Amino acid sequence: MRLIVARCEARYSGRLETFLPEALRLVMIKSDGSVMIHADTGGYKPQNWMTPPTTIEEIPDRGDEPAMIVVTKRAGATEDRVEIRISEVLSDVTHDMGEAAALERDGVEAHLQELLAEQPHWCGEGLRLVKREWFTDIGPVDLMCQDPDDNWIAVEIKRIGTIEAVEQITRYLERIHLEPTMAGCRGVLAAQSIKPQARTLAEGRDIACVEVDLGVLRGEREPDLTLFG
Amino acid sequence: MRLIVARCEARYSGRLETFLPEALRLVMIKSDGSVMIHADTGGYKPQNWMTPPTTIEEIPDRGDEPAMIVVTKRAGATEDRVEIRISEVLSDVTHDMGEAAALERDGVEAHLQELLAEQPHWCGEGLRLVKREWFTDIGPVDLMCQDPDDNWIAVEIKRIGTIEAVEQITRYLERIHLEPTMAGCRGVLAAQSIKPQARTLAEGRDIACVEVDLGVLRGEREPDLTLFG
DNA sequence: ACTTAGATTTCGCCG
DNA sequence: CGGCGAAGTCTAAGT
Repeated sequence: MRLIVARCEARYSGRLETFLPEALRLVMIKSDGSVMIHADTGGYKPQNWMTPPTTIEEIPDRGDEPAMIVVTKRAGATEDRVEIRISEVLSDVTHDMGEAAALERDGVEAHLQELLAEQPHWCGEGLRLVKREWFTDIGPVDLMCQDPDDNWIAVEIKRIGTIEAVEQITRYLERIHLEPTMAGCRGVLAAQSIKPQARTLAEGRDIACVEVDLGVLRGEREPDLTLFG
Repeated sequence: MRLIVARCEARYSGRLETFLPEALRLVMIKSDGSVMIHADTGGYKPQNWMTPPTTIEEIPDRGDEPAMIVVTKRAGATEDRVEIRISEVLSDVTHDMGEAAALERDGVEAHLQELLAEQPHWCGEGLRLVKREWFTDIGPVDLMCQDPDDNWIAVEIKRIGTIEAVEQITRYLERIHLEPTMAGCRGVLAAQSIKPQARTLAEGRDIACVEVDLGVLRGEREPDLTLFG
């Protein structure tokens, strides 16, 4: 990894055009070809960047100092390009970091889906799982279940239930209802939290909303019974 | 900006839980409180991070070397936390960068909307603009136009036309059609590029699709007439 | 403070 | 390689 602290300006052209006026910034060049230009504020996001695979060309102006770094990438029919014009280098160091281990994650939507597949009753009383990832021609329904009276229930699982999630399950239900044996299939949106507007839209379409708690699903926490107290 | 190249491991807990096994990485701490942990590969995205406003606590183990950096942030009811355990410091430098100028952008969706508002005929032959940001009770339609026969045309503008864009204009049209004088209002999706599936969905709903070119809208480029050649 | 919508979204999976 | 959906999305703007 190469870290250059320099006074520079930058131009990007590709999906749009941007210009970054001259200032002191960090230019980070990773060994995989990633290039990022960070200011000292603005958190998280670089002001300019290019993701691999890139071609990096360094054009010295005089001596051994870089005067310009040009990063390019073929992007379909067009070319993405970042030109970094460097007027003053305060620091330019390279570190060999070797391989870094990957991030281990816990608590994403996939986990929610696994837990609800094991305990579908949280999505509706007496529900039993028929199939995970039930395929329609426009994509898979997360859980397909049946209730004690053998009625079909399609469950869409999200970490956060938004209007988009309601639109998604609505599209699935449209397709499912074309199948005569499943014309009565109803929908459930299950999420850790459901936005008020999404809930309103869902209920207007007769789609049930269920908020589920990861801790409860894992048996680490008691269900909140205060509503019935 | 402080740049620490160190062998470290990191744990995040907040919206989910993650663990980053020990490896050589760059820890970047910006003056606004942003903290990022970058590996030498993986482009753009840090393996762990925290955006401002943060509280940063440095816990030395022995001497002046940092043994642990704890970054916390209040996030609603809960707390976000990143713990960086540092076993070896290869480099630890701080640069005063002052203020960096902001990025100037050109070619985002807003520009497309301005240009099409000035030249609505690109959205359909003979169209004239009646109102930008025509409000419905579920949000604003980008352009409301009329054709030479005074038929209403609602235009949704996107940089990239996706299925979601078609869903959006469909929702608007549902609302607009409730108004008796506009029951015949038709929809147009205008975008720099339109995904094939979005086009299919749109045409099935009688929503027209128009691909527009920024250069042409600005008069910098000739319209592509090869289709008619 | 909260919500909504755009983003050079990025990223990963699956066809 | 393109398409689609998730993301600790992030970020800026509006209310």
